[in-house]
Amino acid sequence: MAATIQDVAQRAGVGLGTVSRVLNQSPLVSSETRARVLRAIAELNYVPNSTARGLSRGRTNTIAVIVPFFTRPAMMERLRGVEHTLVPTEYDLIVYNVETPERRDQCLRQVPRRGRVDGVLIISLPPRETDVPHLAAANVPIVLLDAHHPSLKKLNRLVVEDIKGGERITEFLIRLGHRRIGFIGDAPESPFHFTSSRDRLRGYRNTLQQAGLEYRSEYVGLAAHGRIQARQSAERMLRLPEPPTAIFAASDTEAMGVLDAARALGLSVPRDLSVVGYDDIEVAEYLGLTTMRQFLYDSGKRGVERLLRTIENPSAKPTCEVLPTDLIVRQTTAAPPAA
Amino acid sequence: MAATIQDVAQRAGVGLGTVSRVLNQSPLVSSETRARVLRAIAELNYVPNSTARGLSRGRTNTIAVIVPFFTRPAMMERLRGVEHTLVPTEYDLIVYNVETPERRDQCLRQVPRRGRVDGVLIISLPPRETDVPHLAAANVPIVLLDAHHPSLKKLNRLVVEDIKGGERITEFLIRLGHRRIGFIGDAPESPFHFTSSRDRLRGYRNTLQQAGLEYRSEYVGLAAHGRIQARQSAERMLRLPEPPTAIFAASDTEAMGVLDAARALGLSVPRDLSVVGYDDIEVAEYLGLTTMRQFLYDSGKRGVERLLRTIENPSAKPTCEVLPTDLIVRQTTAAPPAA
DNA sequence: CTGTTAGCGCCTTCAT
DNA sequence: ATGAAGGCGCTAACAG
Repeated sequence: MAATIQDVAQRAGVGLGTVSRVLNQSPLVSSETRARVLRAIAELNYVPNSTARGLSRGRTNTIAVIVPFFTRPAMMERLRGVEHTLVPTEYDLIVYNVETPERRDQCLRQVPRRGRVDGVLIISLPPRETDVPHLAAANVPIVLLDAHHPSLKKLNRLVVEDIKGGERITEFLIRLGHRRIGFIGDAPESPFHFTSSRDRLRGYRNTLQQAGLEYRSEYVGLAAHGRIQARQSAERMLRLPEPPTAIFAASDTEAMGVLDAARALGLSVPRDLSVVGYDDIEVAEYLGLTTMRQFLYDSGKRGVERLLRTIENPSAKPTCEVLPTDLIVRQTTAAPPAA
Repeated sequence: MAATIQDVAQRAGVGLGTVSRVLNQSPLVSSETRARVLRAIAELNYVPNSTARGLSRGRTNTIAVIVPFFTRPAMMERLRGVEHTLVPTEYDLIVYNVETPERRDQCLRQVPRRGRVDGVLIISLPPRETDVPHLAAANVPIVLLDAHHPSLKKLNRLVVEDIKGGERITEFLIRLGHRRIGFIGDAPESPFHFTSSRDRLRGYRNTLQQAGLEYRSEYVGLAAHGRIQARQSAERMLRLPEPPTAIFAASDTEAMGVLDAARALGLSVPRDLSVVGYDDIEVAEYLGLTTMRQFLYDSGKRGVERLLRTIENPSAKPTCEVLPTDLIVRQTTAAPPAA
């Protein structure tokens, strides 16, 4: 069996309270006693049991992140930000990956309430009406990253301005001279109610309207999220009698599908077709993809920072931070062909 | 404050032992009492505190995975396998990502001994001599996946046959008719002592020798792991007066760099250059890359399965499983140009 | 079947 | 500065 604090105390010839004090850097121990205790600890190869410590202190030194499809590049980059920020702290990270609606519900309801973690970071999973009471009743801090709900104003939130981002991209393409602009994004039927693709589409529509450009449903391709699906949508769109001269994809992954489609159809980018993505995941720079940078790594980092701060100061009033975005113009966009 | 088992007991008018029995599906509760308890639980919105439960039962229902550079595609796919396998179980997953030697040492030494997790899966991090006593003294099961050490035969291991894999790829290229074969892999100076690239290179050398082909150091490009670095190595190699007609990359990521280099130099693949990768990460199929499939997802899955089995039956004797590989021939390999 | 009690390992007063 | 004792919330063994 592993040594306990008792064993250490005995071996050092002190009370177990003293060992605890040494463990917790209390100044109330003579340096002589401390040395003796430390020696006993070393000799016994003692490591404190963190479960017991957690129970006693009422903290677990663990935080949870609930994230959908954590293998997707954008999620990974956020996770990286989360993980890196946690390394220099005392906190361990439990990852709850969500790929089904059941798992989503279970995580959202139970994780914040099991006393298992000191705080929860929820990424890109908008709480549903029925989750609200559970989240509101949580006894640990919660931070919502890229996920909001009107009745949860009491939670810390980091919001992504997707509508505005969609508008800016569309404006950018119009300014380049494009009039026939396609949009490729996620099907809205997802049971997770992701908002990003939907909101970027809204921005697209807003700007079209403002610019007096017709909204054409054949220029909008919505399918399951993925490079392959995006490629298919794009091929269909590009085979239209009057194809778009630019395509705005709701994510870089989907933009890659569009690039694939262009290549398959022998279209040169950006000469024949302009392509814009969203997120600025790692490969985007490598591919020279024009895209809306989201500072994904930073958003994860800020999310945990906010969480840790709230854990340390639970009474602080909730904040709502708007995450920055930045249009990165690279080599996949240009004026439309002379026609 | 959150409700405790006491509150539930009181509200249901029973002893707390009974509540515990209900919680733990004990059959020794009358269905009537059970119903009353369940109602009290629902009314109080009670969720058991898992720290307390863990302390009492001596298990945490958590497993740890220690993995280097978890954002790399191959690691991600293993992690997916791990995560998916854990979902239907009661176990939560703590991820320890390793990106520095210090972190590596700290994780390898402490994680298995803090009573924080019920088992540890170590991926691709070969223990060093100084880690051995710590791992051997662990009080929880440990599974080594793609990481071995001669003195740790008492641990469960899943091994990847990298040398043989390197041999098979090289044989395959020779059989296609190639005589000038390059190798692109990781620099051996990594402080993590990763073995995969090194062993694949060994396999490459073995086969060259057996085939009576000269080993040419200018045909071996080792650099920091990454697509960009691989691309640079490949460009250098392909600009040689007598360039290789085939390149074997130690990973698919590096193979992608080789493909980039070929495109940049105007070489057609596989007409002018054959390229083989290793791992069969998700994009490999999409790119039509010939590669050595590693069943990454499965390896993660098997790793946890072995771990869970050992947790449930600690006395079972350690196993050593050899993971399968499979050469997947796609569209980046062909006979060399007629010369 | 059910209530009671003794820990699980540690932290934190409270005396001393 | 230090030892002793109570308690964190739960499980499991023990009476009944």
